[in-house]
Amino acid sequence: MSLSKQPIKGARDFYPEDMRQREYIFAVWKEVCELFGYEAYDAPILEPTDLYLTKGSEEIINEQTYSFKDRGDRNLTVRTEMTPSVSRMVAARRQELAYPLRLYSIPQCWRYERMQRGRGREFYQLNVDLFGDESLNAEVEMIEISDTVLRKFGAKRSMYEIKLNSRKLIDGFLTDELKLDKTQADTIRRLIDRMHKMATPAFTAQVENTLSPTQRDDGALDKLLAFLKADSLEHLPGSVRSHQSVDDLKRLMRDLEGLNITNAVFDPTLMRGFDYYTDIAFEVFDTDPQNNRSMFGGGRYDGLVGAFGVDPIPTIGFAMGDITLQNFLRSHGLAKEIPSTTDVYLFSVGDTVDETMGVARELREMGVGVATDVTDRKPAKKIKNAVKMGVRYALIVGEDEVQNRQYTLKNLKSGTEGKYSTQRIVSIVEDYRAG
RNA sequence: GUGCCUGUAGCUUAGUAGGUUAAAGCGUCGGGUUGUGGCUCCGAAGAUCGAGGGUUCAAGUCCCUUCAGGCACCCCA
Repeated sequence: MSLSKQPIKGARDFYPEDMRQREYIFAVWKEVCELFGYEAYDAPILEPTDLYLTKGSEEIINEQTYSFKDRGDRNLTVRTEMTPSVSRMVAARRQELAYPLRLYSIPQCWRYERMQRGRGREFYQLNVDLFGDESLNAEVEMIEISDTVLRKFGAKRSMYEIKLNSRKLIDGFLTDELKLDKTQADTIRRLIDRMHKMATPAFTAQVENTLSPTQRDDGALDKLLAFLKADSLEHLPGSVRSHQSVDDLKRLMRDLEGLNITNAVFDPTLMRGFDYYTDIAFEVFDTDPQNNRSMFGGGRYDGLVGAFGVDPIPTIGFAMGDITLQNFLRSHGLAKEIPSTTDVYLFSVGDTVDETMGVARELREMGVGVATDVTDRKPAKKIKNAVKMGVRYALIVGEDEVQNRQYTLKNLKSGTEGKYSTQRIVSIVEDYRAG
């Protein structure tokens, strides 16, 4: 029995061409975050299991994480997300950090899930968090960053839609208006989350089931349906239209419009897992009918830092996974060929091995990335190889070149070639890199 | 975790009602062209038919199990 050549279930190998895609995505993420003044941080990939238990949901820990006991008998869990870790870090230095605090990270996370398209067990995720700004400006900033990232990848605003909702609004409606208790509210919220997947009668039946007779007589179902039907803030029932959250959402949308972010819509059915979200949440959807799914989202979670026993800090953040993003880019034809990181494929022709290596060293000293090929293979093969690797230039060192110290540089994209000194080659490569 | 579908060379697939040496294209490698790729011609390598077990004189083809992938559910932190 030979060893398996496959990576473990749900995990990916990154060969150079995959790695280039990944590096490209990370580079865009990093660039945008840094444009907005966010700074990079990192945390261990292993955390105490307790860190994830604080949010409740024991089944998630048991069934959907990689958890184990280490040799010191500690219960550890491979991180499934970054938010608990960054909250822990901020809580630990609560007093000394400078606020508003802007942090980003691109961690690899692991979730023990059943495989499906766009959902593996291992993924990278951009995490962007803003601590210490309770104003709506923070919401605007989060969404503006999300929008900027997508547009840096070449996306048009028609390719995605930003759905907005407020947990405060929903909760206020469910408890004040419908008079539901907490358990009922949780159940209803979960139902709303799934309502697009259910037939309407099934949905209403289950809602009715949750309601008490008094609530039913009170017309709670109809009120709920009227609420959920609202496709804009103006269409909300009059009774909730004066809620503070409605004003917040209105202002948020007005601000976004001011930034030309016109693809943001209010959606009262948007729920987003919702365990630690406390107020406004948003989620970005792919508008392509082939891939019409949620790509990523975020929201305000003011309670998490305080869970570590320090004074709470208002916090908002979002996270974007690399797999869903790649699906989005592909479905809209935005995926790019990324050229090799090697500038020059340098090869010998004839008995010029020493000279070839010498030229390579000379170029490297001047900052050019050089891969050498001094095998006996035919020049045709060497060029083919360079093309396959995605290298832009082939550089040929044969007898003639050695004599004149002028080497044949071939642009593999255009097919043109000429003989140049190493100095000249460096500047040609630099020009190409510059764009 | 539940249900359904899929699994043949690196890739895409063909394989007759189960019958001897499993086929093709692309790709790979070599050669025509010993200093030049994306064209063309010739040739070669490459598959214990995902794996394990069973039925049968005989299984890629039927049955069971298992692994992997896809879809729906669950979940989506």
